[in-house]
Amino acid sequence: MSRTDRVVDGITAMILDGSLAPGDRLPVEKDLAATLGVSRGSLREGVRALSVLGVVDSRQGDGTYVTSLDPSLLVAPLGLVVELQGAGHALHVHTVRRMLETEVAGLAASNAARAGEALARAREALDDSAATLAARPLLTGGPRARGSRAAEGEGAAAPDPADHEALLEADIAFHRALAEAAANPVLGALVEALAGRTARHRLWRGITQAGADERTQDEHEAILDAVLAGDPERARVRMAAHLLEVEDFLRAQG
Amino acid sequence: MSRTDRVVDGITAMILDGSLAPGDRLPVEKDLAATLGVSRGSLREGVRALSVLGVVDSRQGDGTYVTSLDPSLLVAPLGLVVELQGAGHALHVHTVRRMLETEVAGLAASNAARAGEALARAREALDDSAATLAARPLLTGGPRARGSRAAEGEGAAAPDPADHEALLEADIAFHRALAEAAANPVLGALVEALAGRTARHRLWRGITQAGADERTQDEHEAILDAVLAGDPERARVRMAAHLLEVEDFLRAQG
DNA sequence: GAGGTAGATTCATCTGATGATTGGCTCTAC
DNA sequence: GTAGAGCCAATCATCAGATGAATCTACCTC
Repeated sequence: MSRTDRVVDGITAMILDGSLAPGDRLPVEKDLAATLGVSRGSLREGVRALSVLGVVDSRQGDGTYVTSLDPSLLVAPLGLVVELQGAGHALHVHTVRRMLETEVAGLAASNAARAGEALARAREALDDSAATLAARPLLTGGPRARGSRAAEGEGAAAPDPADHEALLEADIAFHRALAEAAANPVLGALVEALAGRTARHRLWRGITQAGADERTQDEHEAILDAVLAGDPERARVRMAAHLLEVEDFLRAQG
Repeated sequence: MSRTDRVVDGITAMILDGSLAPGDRLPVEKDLAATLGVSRGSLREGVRALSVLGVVDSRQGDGTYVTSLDPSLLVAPLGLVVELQGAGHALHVHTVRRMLETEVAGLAASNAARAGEALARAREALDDSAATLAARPLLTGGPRARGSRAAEGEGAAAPDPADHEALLEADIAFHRALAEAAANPVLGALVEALAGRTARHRLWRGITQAGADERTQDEHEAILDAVLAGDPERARVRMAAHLLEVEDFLRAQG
């Protein structure tokens, strides 16, 4: 076992046995290094590793403190490594995301009565994306027909990157608001990690089907309708269907 | 941004843009430190952090290499922080675990035809726990001298720690085999992280209901039956019911 | 050709020193 | 008495150099 491992294990052990609680300050580097029997350099490597994991937080001139240990903090580094997965396991990652988001939708619907604030944010997110879509020059004036996927070759002008960014932002806000309504911070943190910005960017870049953005908007609206109606079954099914579509694109691409 | 962050970002960027692939060797510390414009100490802090995250692996006398970046490696540190959650979010953690294990059971059933090997291991795990349970009443005079030294002062059904450990081991093996049969490594790694040894220990210690072990065995058997029969619906429902029972204990305790 | 040995390479760790930032104390002015 | 400015000590951040330990490589011996 390396010195650094000794440091990591030592500090986590102190947290587990209660001698260090969230918010507590760690001993100064010199003392802690002496306690653990390592040099200051090795101590810093271990502390830094725990810092990356979100367990402790070092502040220059002040000290090193145990974080709140909230799920959102501790799960965050998972987002980093999920991005490193690259295309190899993109389908597997998204499958798990779909499973969890489906449950998010169900829980959000069950909690609808107690989650008015979060659901109001979801409503706002959909209003924002609807406004973006309305302001955008449409390719076809007609209604968004399901059969439009046959017309993939139509001469669509390059979509405005700013619009694309706004839609992505609203999408993130929508799903995040639902996760909050589900009232399970571990679930929310995991979904956040699995559906990070980079991953979503990759997804949306890959989906070039005409009318895809409008279709997403419709599906979001349907999901929110079910959630607000307190109908978990419909919310689950609609969320699952929504994310399965994305998954189909991943599967088709390879 | 700290020097260490520069190191972490720099190395992850090299992996993302393809200049470093899984299995590749990083430049020697001195060179890499010069490239990133940091001292060797800061470089080591960053590399060590990535090492804890399972992204790189340093070998003394050899070099530092990018790992395979497999989900099981990268998700592993999540298990550490899940243990740090302690009792505060135990219920939330287990709820997510139940959601994922339910899907594991469903996928395993769907894949039953192609997962004979993994399901054979699940069968073995249940046979092991069945044998432990069958031998338990006869512990005192039995030929199993391995762990049966704690016979002093026994009068009632004081559970043998060795048996408890064996049952826990079989439980882990059973769920792990099902996860493998589900054929989604990301899903399997997450379940593994959420249901770590320590968490399971806590659970099993809390469940003191008479006959709980036998009941668990029966439920496991029912789950495996459904999986082997290729019946995802039954497998899902039975797994969900199984883990909901555990969850009820958590909810009752606080 | 097989096996072992010596050297070079690389990471692991320690020691010491300096800079940057923060928090708290003191002193002063009103 | 209180509010503000300025000084000082504590603490983390970073660097530099040196030594030890493990591994790999090349060469040498038989």
